[in-house]
Amino acid sequence: MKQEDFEHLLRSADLRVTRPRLAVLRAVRREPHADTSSVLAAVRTEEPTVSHQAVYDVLGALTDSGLVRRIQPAGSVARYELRVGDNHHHVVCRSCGAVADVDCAVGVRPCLDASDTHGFVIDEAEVTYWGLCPACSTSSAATS
Amino acid sequence: MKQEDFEHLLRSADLRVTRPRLAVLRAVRREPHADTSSVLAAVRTEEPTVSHQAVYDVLGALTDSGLVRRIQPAGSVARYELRVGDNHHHVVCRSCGAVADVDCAVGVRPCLDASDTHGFVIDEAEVTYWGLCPACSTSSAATS
DNA sequence: GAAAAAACTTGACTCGTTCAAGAAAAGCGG
DNA sequence: CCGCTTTTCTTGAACGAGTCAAGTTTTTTC
Repeated sequence: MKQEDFEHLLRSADLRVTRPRLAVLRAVRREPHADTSSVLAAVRTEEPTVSHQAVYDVLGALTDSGLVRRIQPAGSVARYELRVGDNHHHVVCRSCGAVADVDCAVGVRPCLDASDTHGFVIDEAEVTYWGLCPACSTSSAATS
Repeated sequence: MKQEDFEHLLRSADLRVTRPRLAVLRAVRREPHADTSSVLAAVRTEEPTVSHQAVYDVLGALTDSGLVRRIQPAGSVARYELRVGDNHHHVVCRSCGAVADVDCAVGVRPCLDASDTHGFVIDEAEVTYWGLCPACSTSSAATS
């Protein structure tokens, strides 16, 4: 995906094309599941004058228009990823907080049929797997 | 469940029985999915002198020992519930943040078989349904 | 190119949560 | 039942992700 594609992506979402927004999109592509401060740091490597507030605004705008996806596992700050619209899920390490993508084996829309929704109108089922990442599972096994 | 049961519950988890802990357990039973400040307020109706830090400590200890379950949907503060060990899930209102319990129709351990876990050792699959609660879905339909 | 609208910078601020030190209470052995 | 040890609680300060607000700059449109 080239520079131009991000421009089109922004325009198709009725968002103005600005240097901070392009830099944020590149940063999120470069570092999937990065948190806000990581995005800010990554953005500043190419656009040193971008404010932290701009990054918050941009990530909010991109999330609202569906260009990026915000995930926020319990105990973690907000993280962002470019991969949207494919209904994938995440596995989170209880020890170090690392996040990886997971495609659910059950199907495209896992568990979307809840048994009793108490009258809620459901539009998404989000699955978060909890466990230990390869590094943490081996190190904790060694200490026990 | 009586007062005595909470005492046994605490002792069986190797936790000392204290007035704040019993009050927190009663508060969480009274108000499922209450956040920390609601728990604090509920606790203080019966134990006015309990500090906010004590509530944080108690909720942390109870969560660590598995007596209560902490849930933290994206964009929400931490919430707590007594119902543990039955693998139920939650539906969260995007508009007002209301939470309700949901039993997944797929089975007891939904989606626990992820296709590719990248070497993670998974011990739990947490499902969060997103949508609109009855009140918010009717009011937003009226405004459109 | 000028005007209007949207986006960005700067800097202060909120609020849930955590940290730290000392006081109080629970549980254990005598 | 009483003192000792450990855990828990109180008090009060601090931290940090995220938000708010005012004014300036940039993008877009005509």
